Amino acid sequence: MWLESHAGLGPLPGLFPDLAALRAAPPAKLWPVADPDLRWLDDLNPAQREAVTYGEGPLLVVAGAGTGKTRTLAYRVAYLVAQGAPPERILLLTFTRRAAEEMLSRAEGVLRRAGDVRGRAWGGTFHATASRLLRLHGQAAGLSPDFTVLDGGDAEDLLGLLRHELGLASRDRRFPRKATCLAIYSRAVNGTEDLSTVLARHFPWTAAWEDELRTLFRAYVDRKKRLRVLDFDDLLLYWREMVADPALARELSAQFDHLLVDEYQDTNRLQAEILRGMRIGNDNVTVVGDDAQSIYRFRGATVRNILDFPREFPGARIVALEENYRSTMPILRTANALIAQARERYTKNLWSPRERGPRPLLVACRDERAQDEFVVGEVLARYEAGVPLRNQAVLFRAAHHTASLEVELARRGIPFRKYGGLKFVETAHIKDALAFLRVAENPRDELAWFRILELLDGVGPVTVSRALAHLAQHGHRPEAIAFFSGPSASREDLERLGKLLAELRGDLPLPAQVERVRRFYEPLLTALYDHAPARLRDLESLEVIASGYSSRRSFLADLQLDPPESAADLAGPPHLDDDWLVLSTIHSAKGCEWDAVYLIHAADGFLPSDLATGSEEEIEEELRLVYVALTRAKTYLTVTWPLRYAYRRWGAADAHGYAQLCRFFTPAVRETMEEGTAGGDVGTPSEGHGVTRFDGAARIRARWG
DNA sequence: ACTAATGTCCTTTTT
DNA sequence: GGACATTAGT
Repeated sequence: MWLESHAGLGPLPGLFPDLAALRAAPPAKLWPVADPDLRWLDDLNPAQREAVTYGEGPLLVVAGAGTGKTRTLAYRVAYLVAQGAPPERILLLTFTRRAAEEMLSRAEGVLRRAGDVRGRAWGGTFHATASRLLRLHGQAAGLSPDFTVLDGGDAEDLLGLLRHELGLASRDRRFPRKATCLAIYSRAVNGTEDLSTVLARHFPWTAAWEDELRTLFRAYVDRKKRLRVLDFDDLLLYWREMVADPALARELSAQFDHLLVDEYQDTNRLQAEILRGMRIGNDNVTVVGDDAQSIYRFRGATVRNILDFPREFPGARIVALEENYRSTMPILRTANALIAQARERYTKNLWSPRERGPRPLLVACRDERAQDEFVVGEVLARYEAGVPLRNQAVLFRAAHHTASLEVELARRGIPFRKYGGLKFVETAHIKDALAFLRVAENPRDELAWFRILELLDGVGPVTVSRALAHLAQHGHRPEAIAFFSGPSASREDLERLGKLLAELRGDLPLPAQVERVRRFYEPLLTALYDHAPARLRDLESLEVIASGYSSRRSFLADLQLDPPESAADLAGPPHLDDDWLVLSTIHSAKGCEWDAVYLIHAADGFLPSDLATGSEEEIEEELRLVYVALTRAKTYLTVTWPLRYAYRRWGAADAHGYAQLCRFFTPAVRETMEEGTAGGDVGTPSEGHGVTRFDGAARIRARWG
């Protein structure tokens, strides 16, 4: 399970069949829809129907943006069930649990319409599914079933702890930060690359620390084992270890008749290996993906998985979905022109029966403030023209790109919800509250102990270490914390904590457990954090969420692996009939669609991010990212970029520089768009071609009133 | 032993 | 503006 074990594998050797050539294979015969129970198949176009009704064996669906991929997968699940496959023997792997929910409920809807009511298929992310399978079968792989899962923050904290313990923190040259350490580790594990390759290719500035990093990672692996915790990567690693065992692989494979994988272009090598191992005995795998939308290379994803699929699963049928039902032709023309710059590409241009519609708008804004005002003006104009806020989305490369926009939205009283960036469970107070439950669940979870104990007066790292030793001496019974002799200021709290943990370990229903935690934690929270009322409300929401669960274990697993997207307190004031504007990172916008999309900060340095322009491959990924952003729009697409931006770095107060339009908007792309400026005289000598001026909001009304 | 204050370097995307 | 190491103060 250690890094060296997957060293030196490199990309798989061999010749890969060209996808385009494979696609030209003779079409499979369509199943006739004579059966009245299958009338619903008429909802589908020929390519979709071919994918849906494909029989046994491997199937690769290459589905361009907006071509009805979700619907196809949902119908396929419904079809398989209608053909007699027991739902609980179908496994649907998606990128988020929400995507799985969406598809499974749509499949259920289809079946219900046909009068077929049966159980639900298995569905979820690779990670969530791993967690479930490891609870069921992990003991065979030497895993204790009471393991807890570390989220990214916990994993970083553990690395930070070890980084300190190993004395790597104070050296003359600065050692990589804990977040960087985790990124390196994760990259090595997910890409199944060895450490020196990862360092050289993706983190060259840390290459001098290779030996120390290796020591750190070794300690990290050991410690996780001792604490009975798994990080996100371990979930996949242990799953892979399970299927590497022939007997276990057979057992796991036999549990499912069909496997379906969504967003296959964003899976990594590890996930491909797992998929292969889960299909011993039969080859019933459907994968759906679009190489033009691969945007998770940084997480080790490779398009190679799609390309290699026919080789991994010989005899695979390939079906391409090319008709777009989402966007108008003018939007697709821009998207097609943009993605035409990609070096490697297998999907064709998209076309849509929706011929008519406004051309996408490219707007040069005077500065960030003008951009904010322009976007808000457009959003409101469209809102008044009848497009609800929730059918409009502002997309951006990095979470912090919306800082000033959020202020403007709050000032104007426009409710919004932000996706990507900090999540509900990542806020300090929710993490604190969950730490109590984690300790009750897995008393060896030192990270949870650190969180809890450091809340107490007079307790710091040194005291926590003593407390942990004390606990170990008492058989890791968490209630033993009551008679740990800590600093006098914490005496009383320690006793109360011991009582609380004893209660949690009893047979209290989960919502009551959360309520006890809340009562213990409230005074600490109020003393320690600002915005206490908002945080207390979050704790109440946590109690509500808990009421949907019967077991603490599944509650914790779900919250760690698929947390609610956005914190309620990050949203604006909840009025306007529960309508809100969507702000989302492009990554989080994957799979979504909106009537109106605004892509902001389309300037080099922001998009592509200047941190992602180091190599050809990275730049290609940024191009695909822009492609994903553009293809989210159904009817209205607006791209903005600020010409002038203030330096955020420390230093001169009002220093500013001039931005350049995102490099992917070449003349060929701009030809498909309409251009304008916002915010008065922008004074750009270099970007002057074809720029016309207009007042954004008024113009919007005139165009689409 | 812990907390607050100060100085220095880096600043993405997510399960 | 945040993360993190170091230093000074309680």
